[in-house]
Amino acid sequence: MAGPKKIKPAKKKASDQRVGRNQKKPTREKIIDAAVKVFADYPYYAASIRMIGKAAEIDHPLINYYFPTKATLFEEVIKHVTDEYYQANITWFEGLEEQNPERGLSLYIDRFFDFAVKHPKALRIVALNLVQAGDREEIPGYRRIREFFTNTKESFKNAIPLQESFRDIEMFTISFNTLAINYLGAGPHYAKLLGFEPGSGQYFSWVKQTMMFVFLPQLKQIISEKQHTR
Amino acid sequence: MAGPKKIKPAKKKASDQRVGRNQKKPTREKIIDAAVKVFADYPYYAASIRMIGKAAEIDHPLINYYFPTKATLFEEVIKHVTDEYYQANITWFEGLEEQNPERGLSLYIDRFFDFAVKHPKALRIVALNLVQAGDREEIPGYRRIREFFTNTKESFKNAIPLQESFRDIEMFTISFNTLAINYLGAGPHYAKLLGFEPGSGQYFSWVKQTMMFVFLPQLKQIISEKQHTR
DNA sequence: ATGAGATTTTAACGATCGTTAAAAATATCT
DNA sequence: AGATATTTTTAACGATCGTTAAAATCTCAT
Repeated sequence: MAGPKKIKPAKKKASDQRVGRNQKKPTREKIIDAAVKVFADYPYYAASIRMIGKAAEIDHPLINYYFPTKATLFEEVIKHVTDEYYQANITWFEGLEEQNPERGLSLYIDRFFDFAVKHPKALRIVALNLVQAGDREEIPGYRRIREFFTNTKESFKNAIPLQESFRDIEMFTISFNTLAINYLGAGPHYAKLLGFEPGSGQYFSWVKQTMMFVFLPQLKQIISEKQHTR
Repeated sequence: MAGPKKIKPAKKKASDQRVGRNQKKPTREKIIDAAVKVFADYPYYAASIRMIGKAAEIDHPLINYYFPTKATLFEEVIKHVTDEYYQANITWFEGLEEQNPERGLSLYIDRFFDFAVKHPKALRIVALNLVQAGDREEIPGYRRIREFFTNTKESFKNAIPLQESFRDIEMFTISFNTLAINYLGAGPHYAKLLGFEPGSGQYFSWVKQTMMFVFLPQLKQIISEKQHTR
């Protein structure tokens, strides 16, 4: 057959579902995890099915059994990491409106960083493919990356709902996310540039200070506009 | 021989130096120009010597006659486009201190944009390889990209000389250049995201407005610090 | 024009790429 | 246990990759 059986995939005995041991992970998950690793190291064209096979400790043609093409696997990877992001992102806004702008922004950034430390691959994959995502060429994963930006914009707009300064919010959130993707997705580059150890607390501290420095005045401005027009 | 004669490369009759016709360009230049094009479309690993050969309308092994390896050609390309940038960049600061912050920043951005429109490849090549430039792997071009960031930082520090708020200037200039590289180097991505035509005046106008929106308050802050501490 | 040296073309190398097909191994059900 | 369906392995395809070597062509001083 051309692919894995889809009719009863969860029929495995529940007792066998112990994913505690890394080895007992279903093949599909092993492939996704390995693909996340490889696509976090190389942009789409430079990453290879064979690298992913090696990382997953399986023979590489098995990948084509679960994912018909490299492009669909890539799309699945983008879906996987961006879904993780969305799920986390909506929680970062919780309880922010009770704070003043400075405390609120600080809290949001801390939550963002917490996610970035736990999922360092996500933003790096986006950063690695961001430029090419604007290309004519239609790899489905690229469309997903564009959607990712749209969604983060929408998510912000919904969390901080105000119609009047829509343009300001758009400028703010796109710039905020772009800088975050760069500083957190290309950490080693910027850390080296600044003379810090790539994953160090010093570096993260610089990034936070910088994000506060750049965006706090704008946030205050947006919020004051809100209060002015109400 | 292993490479082009280097002893008398300029011995060609001056009368033959008419580069007006695109065809009469020296092979080395044709290769560099084609390589700039290809490396502006694909990141280092995805770009190929054969693509560059096709773009230069020569047989691809001729490239190895002028450049021993793909890595050295890439380095030469980075050198080429960053040198163009440096040369332009130093002129953008001219006469800025006579303006108020808003006019000064606006002028600087206009000059930056003017360069970006005339040399759209430069920032795109940097943007395409920025993330991987932080990698352990030592492709000489990656080091050049890191140096590019260092140099833009230094250039700014020299043009606006003030010791006290060194950290603020570092945060400002790195963030400014990062956003500029994204918005101008990955233009099509952001234009699509915003619903604009990729190379349109509308898009550039959005970018300028955004850069002003984000960075004017910081610039004012830095300048006021300067006046406060003197 | 002839020979020397610089440049370009042609052919080919070993390696890796994504994908396919068939064989082998494993799991599932009667 | 034996038949059936699912998963994994093995082998190979055509294509492209960077690079090298040798042949062919071109340039130019003598």
